[in-house]
Amino acid sequence: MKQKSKTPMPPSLLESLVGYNLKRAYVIIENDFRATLSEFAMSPRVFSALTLIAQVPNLTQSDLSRRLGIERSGLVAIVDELEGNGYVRRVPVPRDRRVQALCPTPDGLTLYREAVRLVRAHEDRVLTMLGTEERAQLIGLLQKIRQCEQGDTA
Amino acid sequence: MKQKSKTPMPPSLLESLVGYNLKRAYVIIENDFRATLSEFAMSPRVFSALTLIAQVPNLTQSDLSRRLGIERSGLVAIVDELEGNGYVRRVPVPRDRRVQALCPTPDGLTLYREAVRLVRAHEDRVLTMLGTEERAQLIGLLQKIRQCEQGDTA
DNA sequence: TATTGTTATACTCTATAACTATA
DNA sequence: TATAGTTATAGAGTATAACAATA
Repeated sequence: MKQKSKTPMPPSLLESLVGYNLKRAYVIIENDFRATLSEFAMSPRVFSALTLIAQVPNLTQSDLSRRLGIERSGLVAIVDELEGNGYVRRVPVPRDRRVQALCPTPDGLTLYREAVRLVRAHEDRVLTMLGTEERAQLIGLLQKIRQCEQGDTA
Repeated sequence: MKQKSKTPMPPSLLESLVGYNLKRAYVIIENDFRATLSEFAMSPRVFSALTLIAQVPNLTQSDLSRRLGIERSGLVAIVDELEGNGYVRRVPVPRDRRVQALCPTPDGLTLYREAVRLVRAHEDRVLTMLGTEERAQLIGLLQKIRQCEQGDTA
């Protein structure tokens, strides 16, 4: 049961790859995120969707899928879940009868505000080892990587 | 078909979250990684496994699962794939007959060296907008996040 | 009892393709 | 023709639980 003290931790090639470090760091944060929002049974992607629906008026599903960088088909289940729990409504748009605007309900806005509080606390918890400046630096570097993806920024 | 120039890109809460930026950046890099290694039909996790098998002599599956941060059960398919393609062998260990050491074949080492070349080129390509210093900075920040995970470092 | 490798199983996330109703 | 929403489907990736062989 002894910790193997033999191998002096060879700095594997993996440790020098941004992709590998990105993945491992994200897994840690994702797990804590899920634990944090487990009381609401809300996954990261549902939280992201609710956030944009709460912030952007008259968002459509196509808008949302572009902003989140996922396919329209994948959004159906997400919106179904939010609508099924009474947090979002699909509202017909007179101008274009193909489209349905996504509108938060009062319950949805309440949930959103509470979830944001928890998520902010979660980030503080899981990023304790980074100072305020370092967190801003990290976000800046990640957004530079994201810039190579065209307009679907939000 | 006009680009909606109306919404002046509201800086959504999402953009201020490390977790969200991490995820979006990882998706970009992962996609390019897969495209890069598509000629070898090698997924990121298989590349990671092959890397450690090539670098660490007499690695066992339990060792490997700890280093990669995944379950032992999940490793079976990965090693099956590598062994099925002739890149890795499961070698019985006389000391402990429960254990099988994972040994790269000559073909496995050749593939590994070629894959490393491609992966290095891939990282250069997908991180063009980051200077050498910034890349090191990014890796440093990500590893700080990873430090809260105990010993399964490699 | 504990550990190694393994199987069976299920769940999440995501993508592709095809359909419908509108435009 | 093209777009919005939808369905069906399939494929990764991962986790849990249980098992046999071995320690």
